[in-house]
Parts: sequence; structure tokens; C-alpha cells
Amino acid sequence: MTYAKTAAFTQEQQQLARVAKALAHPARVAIIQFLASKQTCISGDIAAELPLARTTVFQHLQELKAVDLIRGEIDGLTVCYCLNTELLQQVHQQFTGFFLEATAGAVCGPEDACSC
Amino acid sequence: MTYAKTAAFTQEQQQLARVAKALAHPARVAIIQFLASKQTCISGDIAAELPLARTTVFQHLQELKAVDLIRGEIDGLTVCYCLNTELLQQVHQQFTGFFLEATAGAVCGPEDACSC
DNA sequence: ATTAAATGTCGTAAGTTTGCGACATAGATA
DNA sequence: TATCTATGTCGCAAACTTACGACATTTAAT
Repeated sequence: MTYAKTAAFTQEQQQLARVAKALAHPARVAIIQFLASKQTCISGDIAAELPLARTTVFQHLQELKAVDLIRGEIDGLTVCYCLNTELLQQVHQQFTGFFLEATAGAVCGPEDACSC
Repeated sequence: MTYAKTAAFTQEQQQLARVAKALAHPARVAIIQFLASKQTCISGDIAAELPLARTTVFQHLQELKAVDLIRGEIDGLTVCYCLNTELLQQVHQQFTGFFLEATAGAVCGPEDACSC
């Protein structure tokens, strides 16, 4: 039942939410940063870089793959994980659009009570 | 147990994940867009704009308030909801930094297999 | 003082996420 | 061929999320 009403929102809202959800865990943020820090694809032990069990990291990797933010190619014994930089750029634009729209009004300051 | 290991990540990663999580549902994206579209604070029936029950919308509003993306001031019988544009701007910068970092490497194209 | 309207609080059902250990599988190498 | 290493798959327990109805609270009007 949990996501029962998702279909009632626009594609744009759903897509933004979907990506946001993929980034909604520090481990997944860390994984992307780690892949970015190596300037290349990674074969292997990402789990060793994180304070989590191997299977848990694998699970996070699956989630990132599910939204296509990263790719994974099997290469013999190891797997090669890559960032999908093209999608990341696209998503960046989408978020920028969202934030610009949201900040355009400049309604309330940070401390002041609002004066409705 | 679910968020047991969160503390093991950096503040930056946690903050980004926290905001991403707040945006990780289309209803919450829609709420922010709705508040932005009115160029002012809103007293009242946000639920009427969304395909969800009043209490459910209220719950989403609470979550957005919890990360301080929106503010709510009680004003007599109604409540005045505002975007925290200052925070939104800050978060926008944070996301931009993250995405720039992530796309800097430009490792793999969208279709090509990676060449590890 | 009653009552109507607008919000907030609680509880609950169903589904999802997180984190992990145990087991399965597939190349590589002796 | 046995076996080591690197990954993938399953299943489980605990916690979290989503969605909603029923009830409480608060303010404004009559």
C-alpha cells in the first residue's frame, strides 16, 4: 500500500523523487563520491571503503543501478562499476530547475516569522 | 536497527542524504512546487491540491518541517506555511557541488560498456 | 455557551528499507 | 581436479514509511 498514490503525481515529480530517494542514504552518497574520486571505473572492493557489510553495500549498489546512476559490467572475476555521468548531468539540471523555481519567490527569511 | 550505521558517514554525506530523503516522495516535491507557485505563504488547504488525505499531507508537511525546508506558523484558525528559501538556496549549492564532483570524471558514456 | 470550521494527534495496517549472515556460483591457479 | 577468491542470491529481523480514519483541540461566530 505504501506507494499507492504515486501514479497520481506528474512524471517530473516522480522522476525527481526517484533520484532523490536513490541519494537518500549516506552510504549511497558515499559510493558515488568514491566512484567519482577515482577518475575511472572500479573493479572490486567498494565495501572495503565503507563501514558496512559486503552484502549491504551490494544492496546499495543495486539500488543505484536500479535508477541507472551507476553501471556495472562483469569483467571476468571482478565487476566494473562506473558512474553514469550523462544521467548525473541530466539529473543535476533537473534539480537545478527545481531549486531555482523553489527559491524564486523568496518569501520568508530564515528567522523571521512569516507575515501571512 | 535500520539506520544503525548512519553515524559512520561524514556530516556532509548525512546532510545531503537527509535533504534528499525529504525530497524522496512526489507528494513532497509537489508541496514545495505548490508553495513556490504561490509567491507567498499559504494558510490552509494544501491537502485540497493533492490526491491524498488531509492527514497524509499533514504528515508530509511534518517531514519537510523536520528538515526545515518549510516553516509553519500558527495564525489564528489557520496555519501559514512558507518555504525556507534560504535553506533551499544552501541545499541547492550543496547538490550542485555534489553533482559537479560526480560528473567531473566523465568516465563512461551512456551506452558504451566500460573498458576496465 | 454552542456550534462549525480548521488543524493537530493517535493508532493501525500494509509495504519498504537496512543490515547482515549463510549459502551458491564462477573464474583463476596450483 | 581441488580450491581459493570475488561476487551474487536468499531469507530474516528490526525499524521506517505511507496512507488513512477516528478523535481531540482550538478559534470564530452565532
